[in-house]
Amino acid sequence: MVRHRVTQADVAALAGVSQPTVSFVLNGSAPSGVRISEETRSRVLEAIRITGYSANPVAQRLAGGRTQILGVFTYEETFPRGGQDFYGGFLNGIEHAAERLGVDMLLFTSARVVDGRRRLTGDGWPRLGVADGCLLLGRLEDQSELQPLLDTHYPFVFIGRRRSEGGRLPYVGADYVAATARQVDRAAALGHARIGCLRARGADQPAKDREEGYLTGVARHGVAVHLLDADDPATAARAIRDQGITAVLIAPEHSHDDLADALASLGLRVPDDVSLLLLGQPLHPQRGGRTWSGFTVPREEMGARALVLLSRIVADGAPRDDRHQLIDCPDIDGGTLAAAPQEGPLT
Amino acid sequence: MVRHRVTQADVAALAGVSQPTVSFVLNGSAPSGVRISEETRSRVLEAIRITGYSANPVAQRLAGGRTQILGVFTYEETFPRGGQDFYGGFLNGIEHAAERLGVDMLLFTSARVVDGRRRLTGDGWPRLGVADGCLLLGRLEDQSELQPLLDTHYPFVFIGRRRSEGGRLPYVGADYVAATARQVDRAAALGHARIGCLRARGADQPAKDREEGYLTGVARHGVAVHLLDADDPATAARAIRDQGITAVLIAPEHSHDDLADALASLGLRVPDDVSLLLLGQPLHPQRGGRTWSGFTVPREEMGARALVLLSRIVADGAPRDDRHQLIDCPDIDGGTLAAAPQEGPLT
DNA sequence: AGGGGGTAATAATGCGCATTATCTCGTTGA
DNA sequence: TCAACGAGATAATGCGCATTATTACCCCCT
Repeated sequence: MVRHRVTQADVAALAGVSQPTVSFVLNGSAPSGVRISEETRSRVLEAIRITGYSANPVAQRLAGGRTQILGVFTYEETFPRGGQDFYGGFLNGIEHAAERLGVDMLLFTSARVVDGRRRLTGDGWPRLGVADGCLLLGRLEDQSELQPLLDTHYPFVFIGRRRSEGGRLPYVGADYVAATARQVDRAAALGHARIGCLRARGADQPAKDREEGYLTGVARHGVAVHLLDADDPATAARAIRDQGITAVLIAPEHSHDDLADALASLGLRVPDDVSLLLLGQPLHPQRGGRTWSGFTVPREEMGARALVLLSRIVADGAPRDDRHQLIDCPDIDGGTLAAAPQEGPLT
Repeated sequence: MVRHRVTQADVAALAGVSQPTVSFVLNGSAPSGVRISEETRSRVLEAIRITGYSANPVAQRLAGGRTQILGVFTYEETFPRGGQDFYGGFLNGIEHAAERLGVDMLLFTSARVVDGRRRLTGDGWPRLGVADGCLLLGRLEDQSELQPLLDTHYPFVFIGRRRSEGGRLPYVGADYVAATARQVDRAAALGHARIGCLRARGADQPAKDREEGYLTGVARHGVAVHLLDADDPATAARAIRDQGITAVLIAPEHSHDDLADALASLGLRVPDDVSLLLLGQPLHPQRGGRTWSGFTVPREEMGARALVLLSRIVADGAPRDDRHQLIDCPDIDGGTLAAAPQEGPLT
């Protein structure tokens, strides 16, 4: 027996009114000034209760309404393969926020993968329409992909700071600039005078922000700039030794374990000779039980805040001020930061 | 400028045909024997190419078609909170399968939570309609919740064996029976004669399956049954000592680390005096670097297989034989299984 | 020439809901 | 007493697509 779903028409019939009346009752009347008497309203509500009616989101959406579905689009693969779990934290936060908001989450896993990354354009993008709005995660390379979204005023929010498009792109990002500068503070406070930064090769926003934060920090303390560009740990370790650096900020793209090993093979101990500070949770799996100093990226909170922002944008457009949110990255007190070696400050 | 989305009507206009013709071309004609000439077909395809048309899944669904969206419903919370990541493995597998199948994943995070678990019934269930079908994960307590799905022939697949409803429920499960029996084999092969099983309190299917597997195993080797029901590790450890058990199968609900500690405090070493075999990956976080012997639950594969099965059920109903899939659980060669102590077999 | 039969396409309709335009009626003012 | 008015509800319509019913047309045969 295939039961027919309960529709507004069914409810209307039971209440002895028309289908639009039911719709009006549910939506608190339309902008065109339709009014429903209290008596009719309660009859309809009673009929809804009896029938157990609830709206069909598909039909709602087709008729221009909301589905209560928010989408998540990741430019890279969503779930961890080979141990690297880049999105996990974000998704946790998003999921919890979705629960609280009472919305469903749509993961756009169908988007065609071209050159190793997903595309919004092509036949991928019309599928976004199922959701009321969408979160965008990952490194977007091609700004033009956003054009359809901007043209149609499709609501979206980036996770991760986005400075392009004249500040029109809503985002929830981590404040890498402040957090990185703060790591310089920490090192300086412990007497370090030669503070290096092993930066990432990339030119994406987080990389730029970290570099900016580092430069801000060293300027604040009047210490020299030691930007390290080494591709392999051994080279980096040599540079650290040769330049007499005692504290190193490490971009998460690098393997800090390998660097520690390379330093060890040069006879440099961590943290006795060299302090290491991680600029965000490592992408590479942790080796050994050592806790690393530095800061952590508040991924869950970012995800949650982004979804909340998105839902507000969907609902009422959210004020411009709220459309750009930077979240602080908490420091981690680990075992790789120590006071500067005596030779350093004294020499 | 709010651009109008490209619809079939637009394509039709460009190709000089009617909207249904476009629909027919896209779907390879309807069952009612409508035919499209090769020439018209190519004109339409060309128009589709030019306009960049792609179907609106919402409209497709409303018109009784498919959305290419598959849902995931979890009875418990989906994402890890407090370190316990129960669904992670499944979701990874599901996600990879979704990518391969070219479908999107809808996570039903909106379902009202009652008594700590989500409900399909109530206003949650109509939302399923957005998806073509749905995976069900977790411990379902109330069979009656399934009734609407069964009534409407809504396609769904359980992850985890389900034996109720007269075998009508499609599932992809792990073969706990065989895997558990095999652990008994492993212990017996190493000379263990007193093989215990620290079972879970619950009466859910996995718990039953593990017990059945254990009983099968001990029967096969003609050794005695030692079912342990202890609630706390200390009690369990005492029972193991008192009964002279040399190998213990441990249900994943128990904390194996705590049990090892309790055994140690009784002077029993693992694996020298007592071998421990885990019946599935532990829910509790691993402590220390020790690798545990036992078997692992192939969560990723289960998730992937379940999604593939679901998509086949959606597409063509899938043969009955395929609707019940049991996947083997690979053994783990860890450090907690060793030959039986000399006293055991010799006494 | 007229009908049978097959092919190729269009017209019409519905999915469930939101929304605008329209209608009905009881009430009020002149 | 009659028109104007407004509250309260309905009719009508469209969203984009799938699908059935129907039409238009051409070829062949008697």
